[in-house]
Amino acid sequence: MKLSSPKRDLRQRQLLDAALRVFARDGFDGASVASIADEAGVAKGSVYLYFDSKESLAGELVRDVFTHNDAEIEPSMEPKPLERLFRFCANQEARVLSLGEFAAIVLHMWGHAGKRGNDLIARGIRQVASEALFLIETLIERARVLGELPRETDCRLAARAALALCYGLIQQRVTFERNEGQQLVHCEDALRIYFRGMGAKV
Amino acid sequence: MKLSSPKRDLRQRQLLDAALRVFARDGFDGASVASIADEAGVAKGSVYLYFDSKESLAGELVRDVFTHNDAEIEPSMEPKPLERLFRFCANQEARVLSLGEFAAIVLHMWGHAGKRGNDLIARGIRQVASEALFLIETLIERARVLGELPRETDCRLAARAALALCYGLIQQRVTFERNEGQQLVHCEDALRIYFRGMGAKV
Amino acid sequence: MKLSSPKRDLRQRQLLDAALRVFARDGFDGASVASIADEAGVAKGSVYLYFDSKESLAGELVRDVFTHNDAEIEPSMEPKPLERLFRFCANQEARVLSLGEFAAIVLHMWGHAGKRGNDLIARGIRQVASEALFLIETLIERARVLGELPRETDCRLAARAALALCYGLIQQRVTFERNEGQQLVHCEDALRIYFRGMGAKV
Amino acid sequence: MKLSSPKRDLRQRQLLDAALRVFARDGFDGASVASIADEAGVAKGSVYLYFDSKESLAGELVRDVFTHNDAEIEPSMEPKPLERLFRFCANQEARVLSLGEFAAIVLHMWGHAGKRGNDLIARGIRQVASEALFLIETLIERARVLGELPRETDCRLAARAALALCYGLIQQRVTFERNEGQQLVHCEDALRIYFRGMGAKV
DNA sequence: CATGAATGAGTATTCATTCAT
DNA sequence: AATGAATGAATACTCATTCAT
Repeated sequence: MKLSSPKRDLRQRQLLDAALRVFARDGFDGASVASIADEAGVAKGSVYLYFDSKESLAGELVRDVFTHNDAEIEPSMEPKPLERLFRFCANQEARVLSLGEFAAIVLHMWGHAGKRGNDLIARGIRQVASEALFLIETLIERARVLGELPRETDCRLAARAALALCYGLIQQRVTFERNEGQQLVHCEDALRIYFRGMGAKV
Repeated sequence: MKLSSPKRDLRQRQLLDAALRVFARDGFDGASVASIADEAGVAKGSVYLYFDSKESLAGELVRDVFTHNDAEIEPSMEPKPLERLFRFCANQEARVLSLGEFAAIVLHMWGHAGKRGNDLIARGIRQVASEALFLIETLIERARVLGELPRETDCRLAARAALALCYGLIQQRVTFERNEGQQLVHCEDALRIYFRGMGAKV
Repeated sequence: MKLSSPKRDLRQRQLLDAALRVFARDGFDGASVASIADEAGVAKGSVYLYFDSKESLAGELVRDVFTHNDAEIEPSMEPKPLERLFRFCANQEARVLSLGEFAAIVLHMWGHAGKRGNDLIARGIRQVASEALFLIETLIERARVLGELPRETDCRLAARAALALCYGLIQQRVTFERNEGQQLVHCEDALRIYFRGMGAKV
Repeated sequence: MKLSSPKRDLRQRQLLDAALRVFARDGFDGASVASIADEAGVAKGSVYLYFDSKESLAGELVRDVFTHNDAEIEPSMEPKPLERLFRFCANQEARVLSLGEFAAIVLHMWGHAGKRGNDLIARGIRQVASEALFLIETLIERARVLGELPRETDCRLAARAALALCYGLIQQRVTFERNEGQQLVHCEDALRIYFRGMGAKV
């Protein structure tokens, strides 16, 4: 972890962007440091001026990809918690969509999260997912208290299902809709249907 | 691909089982042919008597993992298509659960599906998912025709959401519930809620 | 550390011999595994079939170079301990001389022994020297008891001086007499003079 | 080699001192230019303002370590040549001892002297040793002429043995007595014994 | 069939050296 | 003079694959 400066940060971003592209194309294991350096237009050795190792670079990238909307992760005291929830999930979806043809990186990340190994990638992605789950559960609990959901709602399970729907749709998009301009399921729409099924008026 | 014989098939199965364990533990890239051979109790070179390459072995494994209930994949003329759909998804879930501590393999597979490269793994997993999607859509269409779902239902989108829910829950399980004995969302329950939200009586 | 077999041992010897030549030429750090493999006429990767690492190979080599006369290291109950001592040192000298133009390896080894690092090379060489020192001291002590040396002789110091003379001459040989056919000091002659100076009749 | 000025010389000394410590710790190959610069408290690039290369720095260091008492190296017309010899060797010993925990550097140097390669280190150390040998031989020859040693003394061989004893003791010290407060053989004492063995009254 | 020794291309990482600031 | 970012060659080690036995 080296110190920062305007110039440093710029270079680091260059490298993270290049890494995003290369990791998305080749996967975390398939990508070589050389190819990332190439993609960024710097020499192989220069990568190590900005990151301690390939793994550390990948770890930073994970945070970078999922933390664009960290600011919103606070379960603010908003009067309509379910709307807040929909927005959060839509944001997650939008973030991935914004990666365009490089969205495949999230699948690689989730794949790594399954590794027994406790590398930076796996830990990072698991933490991101945990935080999302916690936020969603909190919001659902609030909705239940406000009477928007039945008393007997199991908030934890509901949160799991909601996140599953969100991530499942993202996964599907990446797996199938790379090229074709097919019609898409929007995360928000699906979630509304789901919560309607639970008894909410949304 | 070599021809088959009772003995061959046995050996192949041994290797596929070993590969499942090793790939689940180390990922497709992290696993070495040597470790698979070790796990199966055969010599390194012997792997190549049964599979053309590491990639081909992995490709076979993909089919093997997801096609245990291929027999059921026919959208038979069953009177209750939604129940059939729930059963299908529950089967997918059960299949993964049956892998126990090796379930992580499905995350690795999905991760690979994102690779630009058209390797056997990616193609295999995409095909499996396509088939599932097609079956689900067919069943939903039937349900719509039978009046179990509103006329205006967009069957394609509904199918996508359903599969997303199913796969998303599987992913979540693998990512989070490795150690903890937490309560689980059952795929079938979540789907019922979802379809209820769409107007079905389930 | 892999198991042995006649063929294995042969190959290992090939590699140790090649390593001796290359290490002698380039030093332990300057030598690359590739060059050793080349010298031995095998592929780079094959080195690792016989040794766990470059360091382990070097460690084996250290033992190999200095352990040719291990059989003699027992301070046998011989009636003339000082003669025994001279023979031991002459053997050490002869062993190094037998390395011919590759004798420089012992200087590299001694150099490594000075490294703070506790690698296999350093530990190996220090152990070898310790054993030699112990043997010499034992023999001198015996000589003192037999009256071949004055009562007040400090055996430990005498042993140190004897080994220093032996090793110092070896070092000198390697440093200077590589090419020229100069006249040489024989270890045994010098030791006789030294012990004569201590009061022995030798 | 750059020209000198008071400021330059100061910086150079700083760097040489730092290099001594780092080389002693890590060996010539194990030490990086960066670590030397760090140790000296200057930037990596600055090293090259004072030395042409890492090798050249190391070469300078060799001279620096062994030439502290160059002033005394003149075989002056002293009446007691053997005492002069003892003093010279004791000085060599003292110089190394004065390096304290960094004395290991001399082993690294001697190690390098064995390299086939004719780098500055090897040449430097060989030259230093040659000069010492020449001085010692001259003194012994004088002693023989003065009747302090038998007529038939082979001065060249005697000189070799003397230097071997001196260097051998230094090597032993570094190899063994790093931690332990063991009793030490003093070079001068050992030399007296040796020359006594040759027939001198010392 | 089965083995495992042999191969050599491929990978992450280090480091001496240069040079623009 | 002094810096430290940038370079790219070099290196230890891994591993899929082949093939002689």
